[in-house]
Amino acid sequence: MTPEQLSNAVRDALGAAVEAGEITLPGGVPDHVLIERPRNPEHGDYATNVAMRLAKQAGTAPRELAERLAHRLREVSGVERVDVAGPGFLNITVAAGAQGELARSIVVAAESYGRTNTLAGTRVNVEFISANPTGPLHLGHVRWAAVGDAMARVVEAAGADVAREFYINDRGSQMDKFGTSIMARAQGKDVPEDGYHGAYIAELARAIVADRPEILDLPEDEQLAAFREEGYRLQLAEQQSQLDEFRTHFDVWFSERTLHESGQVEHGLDVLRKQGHVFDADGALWMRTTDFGDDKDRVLIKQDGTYTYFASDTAYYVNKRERGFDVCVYLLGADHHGYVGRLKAMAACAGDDPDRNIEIPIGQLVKIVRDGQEMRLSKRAGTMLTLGEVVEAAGVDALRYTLCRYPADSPLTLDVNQITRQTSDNPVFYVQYAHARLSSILRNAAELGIELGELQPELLNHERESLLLAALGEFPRIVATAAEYRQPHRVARYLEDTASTFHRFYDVCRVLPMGDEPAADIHRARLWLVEATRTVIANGLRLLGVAAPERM
RNA sequence: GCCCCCGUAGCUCAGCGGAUAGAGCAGCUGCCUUCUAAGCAGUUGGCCGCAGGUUCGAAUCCUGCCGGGGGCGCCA
Repeated sequence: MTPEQLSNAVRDALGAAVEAGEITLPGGVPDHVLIERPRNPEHGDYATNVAMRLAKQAGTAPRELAERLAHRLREVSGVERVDVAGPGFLNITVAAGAQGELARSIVVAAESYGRTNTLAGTRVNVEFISANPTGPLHLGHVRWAAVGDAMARVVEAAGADVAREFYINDRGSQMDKFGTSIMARAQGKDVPEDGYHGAYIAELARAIVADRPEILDLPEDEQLAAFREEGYRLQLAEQQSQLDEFRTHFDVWFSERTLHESGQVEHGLDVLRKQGHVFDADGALWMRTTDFGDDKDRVLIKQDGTYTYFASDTAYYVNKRERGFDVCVYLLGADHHGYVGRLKAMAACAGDDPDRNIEIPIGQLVKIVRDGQEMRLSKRAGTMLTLGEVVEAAGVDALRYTLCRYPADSPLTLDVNQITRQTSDNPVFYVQYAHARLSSILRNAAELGIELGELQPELLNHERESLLLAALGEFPRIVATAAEYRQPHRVARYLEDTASTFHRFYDVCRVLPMGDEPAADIHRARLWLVEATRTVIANGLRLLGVAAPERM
């Protein structure tokens, strides 16, 4: 019996009680009843607070209401016991047989266990990182690489149609500074004060000159453009290979330039004009974002006739919507939180619902500590720790997992020494170890010629088996919730809890026969449970983009 | 000046309207004569920043204050 089925049973019990005239619900029977797993095992396998929630509306004391539901629930097949407890909780214990069936459902569902359709029919665009192609990605970007990708995977698992998108900021003055810096290096001159000073600039210059020695003979302006474009090409390829190594794959790499070249900026402005929130003032073109709560209006076209960065943003948003995305998620760092108000207002100016069509989760920046000292990240000074360097030191799995197990809006301090140590300090090893252990049992079973065979679910009645089954049953709800709130860390925390529940089961419940003992039904039933557990851990790790090793 | 995020165990952090507030690490004590001890069991450790309010019930929601971090004033 899954929590979902139980939730429906409670709802049906409510409906039946209303029909029988035992209770009255002026607000009607709720569509969905919340079923939780109580912390305290004495409170049964599942609990619900419906009686307390509906007591006022029903005009009945919570405990009394609970009693009226309890006697109906006791008749439900698969429900073993129902207690009314505390202020009016319904504590429900599920029959071992009904609960054991869950192992079969999970094994049969295999890789699709955990998928739901709670977001089916929704097209979601998740944009993250979106760095300038003027340098390597560094640890400041890496959190979004891990969280953004995991968020996309989780939302996808809830049935949404998802695109991961990287907006390439390949236009504007930073690109010129980038070109100027490379050219200066190539010519053996000093990089301007406000240019890029990292060692990679010299490497780019060397690579470009080696590939095109004649570049240095070009007139200064052509040479600058050539260095800028060659540098752009190489640096973008470098970013893409960094992300590839980090197992973060984008569906769309969207160049800001193409917005301008294809006339989409003008088109975006047309859309806004039609909505009536654009006006001229002081020789500039403005968007009246204050109509929708922004603290001031925003310039689209400056007095000198050039577009602002915000004009690109607007056109890009309109473009995304025209490509059919219902929800546009922008994962931004706290250093960009000032954009939230104007982006939301911009969406409203475009005629959209800012509470539905655009979401802007703000991620707190990652603080990095090494040898007890905070490291400052400065692309220009060239002292940053690149994504590649961190991946090399910590490994993709440990890094991705560590970054994903905290909510994005929570400040995070990464101790470089700690994450590079690859010891059990990192919970990823705990979870992966559970998977390796599970795989090992299944491997040994295969060697012994023991097959799953026919499951006898009622044999899985040990307390630790029961707890494990209950934990496995939570998985789809956890994924759906993580997707709804765009919080993949919930999956990581769930995996840690479930790994712990498994280790405790393993400690007490022998799965395979000992010595010459013949394989019995209990061994096969536990093997089903082991395969179900392995499936859940593997599926959960996959949602985080972390490997599920069969051996460690 | 205005705005955002965060103050929970020694440390890093979960929990965000429910029943005795949790995990990992750090500390102490046990457990490998058969499936991976990267594990398990036990134990130590908390005015959930402070003060009010909302209700059956607040670490969780609201207001104010204190402390820490970050941003904003036709810049990309």
